Amino acid sequence: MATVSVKDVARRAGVSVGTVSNVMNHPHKVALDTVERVQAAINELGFIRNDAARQLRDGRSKTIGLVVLDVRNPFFTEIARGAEDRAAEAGLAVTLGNSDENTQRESTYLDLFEQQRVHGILISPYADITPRLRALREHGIRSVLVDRTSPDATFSSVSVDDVAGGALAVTHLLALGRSRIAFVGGPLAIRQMIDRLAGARQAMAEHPNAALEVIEIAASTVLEGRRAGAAIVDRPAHSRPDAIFAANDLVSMGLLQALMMQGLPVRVPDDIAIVGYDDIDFAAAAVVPLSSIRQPSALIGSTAVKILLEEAADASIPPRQIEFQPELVVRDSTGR
Amino acid sequence: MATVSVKDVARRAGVSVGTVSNVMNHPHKVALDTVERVQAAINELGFIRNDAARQLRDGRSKTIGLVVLDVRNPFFTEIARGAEDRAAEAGLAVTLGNSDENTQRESTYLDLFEQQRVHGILISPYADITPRLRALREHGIRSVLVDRTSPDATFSSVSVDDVAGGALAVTHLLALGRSRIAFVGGPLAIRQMIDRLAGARQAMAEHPNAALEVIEIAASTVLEGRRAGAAIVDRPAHSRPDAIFAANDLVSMGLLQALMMQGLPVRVPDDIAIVGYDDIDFAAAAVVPLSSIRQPSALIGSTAVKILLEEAADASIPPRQIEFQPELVVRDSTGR
DNA sequence: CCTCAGCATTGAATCGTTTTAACCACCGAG
DNA sequence: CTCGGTGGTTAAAACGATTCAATGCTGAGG
Repeated sequence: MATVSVKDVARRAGVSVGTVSNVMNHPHKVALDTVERVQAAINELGFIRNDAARQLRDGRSKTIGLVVLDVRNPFFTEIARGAEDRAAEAGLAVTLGNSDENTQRESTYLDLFEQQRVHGILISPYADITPRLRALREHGIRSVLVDRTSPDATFSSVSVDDVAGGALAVTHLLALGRSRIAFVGGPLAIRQMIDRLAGARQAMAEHPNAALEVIEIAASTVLEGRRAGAAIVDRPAHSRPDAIFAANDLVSMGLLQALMMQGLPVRVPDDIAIVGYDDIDFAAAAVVPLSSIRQPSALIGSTAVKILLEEAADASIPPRQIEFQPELVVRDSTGR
Repeated sequence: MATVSVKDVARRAGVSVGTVSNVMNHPHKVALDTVERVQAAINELGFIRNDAARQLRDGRSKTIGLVVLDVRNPFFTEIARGAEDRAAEAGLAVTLGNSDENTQRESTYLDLFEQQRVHGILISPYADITPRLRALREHGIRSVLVDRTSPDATFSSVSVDDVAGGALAVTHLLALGRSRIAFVGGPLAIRQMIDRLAGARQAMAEHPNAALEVIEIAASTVLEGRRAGAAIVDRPAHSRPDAIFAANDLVSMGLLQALMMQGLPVRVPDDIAIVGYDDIDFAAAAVVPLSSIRQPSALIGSTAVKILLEEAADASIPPRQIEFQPELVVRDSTGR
């Protein structure tokens, strides 16, 4: 139960606490035999640095806060992995918060991170929290937007061009000769959805005799995708779309399941082709492997951490907007 | 940039720092108008408590550490969600660590949590870390094992009866009239795998004319499942199993994909029936929806936190072993 | 022999919060 | 009029690590 502090180590090694600290943080300043003596004492006593005391001293924690929209979505899990790996290289840990597309929860996490004086914040925002982030920055906490650009460029961001992604998806469907396209996704309040839809519209513009239908759902989850799919199956065959662009792979998997479940009234891709978004691992594992728009998810996470650290090291660096390009991955759901 | 402390608040409100602290922690001890004055000062200055200083004072952090074997597995993500929700009720945060079935990483996270003086640790262990956890307990940090029982009952644990789960799965397959069963999973060093296999063998015991084949894989992931599946497809038809019990749903999805990919040489469930484990969301979303052994994942997480908090509050409570029963969910991959 | 440079080490101050013991003013009971 | 509360407030002492200015020591140069 007795917790050992540097004081105990110092006594045991016959040196002052300052020296013990130096052994741990600036060993080159300490004579070699002293280092050894102190190390020995540390091991014998089983000394463990108290992080709280360290943090208190230098004002900030060795932790990065990450807030994502939905932990159940492997896309975000991958971002977290990428961030974690990059952070670990710099000796930092990542605390993961799940806002679940909920303003309340999102805000609670920001409060928590602020109390923890985190090194910085990575956030995939739901509500418009620019003012809040600005306030945080004034208190010395920097943030980087993830999977989202900063409207007025006041913050750095790492994102993927969702408009291009949407265009890519729909262009592909049109190239297959499809003409009754449906976009399934939502809620349409979220930037990602808006952009992907905009890209879809953009692609449509060049094909005047094709039509785009928008089917908004409450959340982009497997369950909602399944619902939307069931509704489509219920329509008379001639009024069904012949291709669907799903806002993410969770939705496309739900759709796929609904379309194929009830005695195969609909064949994929013959009757309806499907393109999803994110290219999560499970997309390839679906029995009709899903075409998808791939985003470099782990790379997004690691890049965001990289930028954050650079800015933390040199406050004069202006905010940067990094935008990756998405990539179309063709699988059976839209082709051979 | 100026960081406000309780001292600033005290000055502004014309009281002492002790009073400010009392307003936040024991408001009933403070006169009503003083409370209001202090609250006003807090808001005007935008004061945010410094967590590090609090922690330093009372010795432990308001955080629970959670180490899981694989963040990419939705089963663990769900456990994390359950834990997070329950912890939030108690005003605690959860820090998630991903050991990735790697002794090194696992140990690093335990170091980190110890430095952070976390409130307690939840861990789904890979290596045998009982000695380490015992040491932690002597330093005042309690732990609860998750998805794993404590061999000598020195620690509390929350798990699911994997032997029963394995038996459930194989009994089901046998009841369908299958007789050449394969178990696909691994590595067989992990307790969960060992137990599920043991359960499978137990079920086999009553059916002397059925045979169990064990196919060990390096990791229970989608990719490894796909490999194993491809190997099975390559065999001559008569030497293939007629049913597979997959160690988890990641594996079963990989298998499913491999079996159905190459021009449908194998039909599921007609030629080979498949039962998975965990019942992750995606299992139901697969085009041949997967039968699976369901575990109450979120409940596991929340229960573990509950136990941890009870033990932290009253150190005299002896370790408890909580074991949930798994449940068979039948879908198309083993039936109609 | 003295001084100065350079190295190793020390001691004290500091970070921001919580808690405890002491204190004060006031009131009611004796 | 005094004594014992009581409710409200304060000042000071922690908590444990880091840093910085000061100090002691050694040996080289004058």
